[in-house]
Amino acid sequence: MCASESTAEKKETLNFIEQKIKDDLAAGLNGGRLQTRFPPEPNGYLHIGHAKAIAMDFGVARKFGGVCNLRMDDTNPQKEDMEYVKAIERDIEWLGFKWGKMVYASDYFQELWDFAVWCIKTGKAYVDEQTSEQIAAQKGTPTTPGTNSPYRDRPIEESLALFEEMNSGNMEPGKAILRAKIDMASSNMHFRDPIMYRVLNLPHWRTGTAWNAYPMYDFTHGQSDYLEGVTHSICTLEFVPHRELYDLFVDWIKEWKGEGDNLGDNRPRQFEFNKLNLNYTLMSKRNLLILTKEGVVNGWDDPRMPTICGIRRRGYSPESILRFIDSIGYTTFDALNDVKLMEAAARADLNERATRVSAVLDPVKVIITNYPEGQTEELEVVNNPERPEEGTHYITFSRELWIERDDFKAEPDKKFFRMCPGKETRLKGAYIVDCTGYKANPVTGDVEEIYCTYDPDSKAGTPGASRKVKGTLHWLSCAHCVPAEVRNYECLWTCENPRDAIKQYEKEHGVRGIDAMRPFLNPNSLSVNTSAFVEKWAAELPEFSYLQFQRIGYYNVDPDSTPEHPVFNSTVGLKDSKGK
RNA sequence: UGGACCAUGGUGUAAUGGUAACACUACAGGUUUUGGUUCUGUCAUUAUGGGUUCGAGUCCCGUUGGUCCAACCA
Repeated sequence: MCASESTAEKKETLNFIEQKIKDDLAAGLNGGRLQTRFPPEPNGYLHIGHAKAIAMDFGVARKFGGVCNLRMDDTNPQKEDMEYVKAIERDIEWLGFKWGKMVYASDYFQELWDFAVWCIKTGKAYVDEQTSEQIAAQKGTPTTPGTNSPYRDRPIEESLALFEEMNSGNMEPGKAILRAKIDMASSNMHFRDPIMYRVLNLPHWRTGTAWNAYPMYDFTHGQSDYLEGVTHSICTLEFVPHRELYDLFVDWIKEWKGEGDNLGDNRPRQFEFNKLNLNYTLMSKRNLLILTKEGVVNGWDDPRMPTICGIRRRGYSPESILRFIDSIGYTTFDALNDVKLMEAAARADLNERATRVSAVLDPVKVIITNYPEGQTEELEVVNNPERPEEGTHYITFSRELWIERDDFKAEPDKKFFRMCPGKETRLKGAYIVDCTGYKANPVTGDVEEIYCTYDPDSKAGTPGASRKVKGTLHWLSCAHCVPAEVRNYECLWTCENPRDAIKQYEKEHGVRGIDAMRPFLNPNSLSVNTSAFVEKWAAELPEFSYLQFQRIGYYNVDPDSTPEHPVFNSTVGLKDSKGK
């Protein structure tokens, strides 16, 4: 009894960040508060990699009773746009998360400016007037130390005046930058006098023309976290080298705020986890932008895109995405995840969620020769055998039916147990039929019509239906179904790691962007089938309905769909053990 | 060739110095009015060589392999 109880209570294992948060909370760090933030830059649509970060940032807040703010990291007006803000909000909400406050890095522009001025006054920062080339050359390399800028020790008043000028709108971009005075010989490249401010002279979509000089990421993120009250600033592994700088700027801003050393534990801390890599998938925003601009895909929400809106349109539920993310976990190992894991998560979720309907993608006609012409029957079929409470709907049966072309074989092999001459097959939810013959095109040999007789005593649900019949097929009444457009998808890429393949191709052939991508694009990533049929009931379902075309796969009602012209996207096929 | 980080089945994750566990994939079989679902079974000398220890996937040293860092991007 005791033993079975302890095994039944599966001990939930926390990932390393959750464990850290639990420990910090127990130790009373930051007054025992937990606050996180999800900080996207509004310069593109969120993708599945962001979903992993969202699940972490919002997930730990929910799990440990904290809050997670949504913060737009809008420090670079040349790349950002309001269009993306709404899309980001919508995607997060669709995934099922709620933020505490909606904030913007630009909310802190004034405070950041004042802080920067203090940095200059205390000798922590200086204005450098060299060209970017000169600065890059002085930076050194990872193996050789950098050298100091000739402007490094210029008078404070000079820097102060130039900093004002940087923001005046009268200075050309590139003429001057504000740098932190740290250590040009540091083994951490980010410590070699990092840039704090640059002049852009660009209006900002939120602050208008108030600013002409804008702060850099490193001079914004930790301070924003601090000013906002973030305790755990969680990001991906590529920011590990930034952590030391993050901590230093937090030290400085605490000093500026007079918070010094007396409140040593009151500060945001950065933690990093591995970002999501998927094989056969290209994730970077830059590259996704190229795909949309070049028309390789039909927009950000194309069902082949790894964007959240694309995956949604493909037919994934939020729960299936979260289930996938949960299954891959959070570590510090740079993993390349198999898309098969993502598809498995979709199948597991959709099996419980999807409404079963009949669709015939490659139709061939079956005539039930002993079924009276003009007669029809409304047969009741279950919506979801996994959830009987979801009820039933009706499908019409008649003398002339469509079945899948590959569900019939004139000359079957031993492993084939669907329809073939001289054998009984069950039509799911209807009758057992006996195939009596078929008509083939004399020239091509293609099967044009199949003839069957039905057993009137074998109607589904009656005792006569209970005899063993090996094959069960789905079907549609020719006169009672509607033509449908079915969009079938495959991976966009033909190679496991398109990012590396493209990089390699760029190097070898001296081309960039779309030209380096083309060799690796799958020409069959989208195939549109306009000769399919679905039952009428399915054609009238609302957009984004989760469906299973029985015996085929999971499909989703596309937003383009209308009852007159239904359109479906293939999400993922059913597991198929045919041909074993 | 500087620094930081990483390495457990085909893939991903767990094991917090004490019986290498789980999910997915693959394969074999049972059930089934979806060749789905479900159920059962099979698949690892923890990259590698040393060391510490009664005991090492875990700690230490070396080797090998991988990731990240030299944007006026985030």
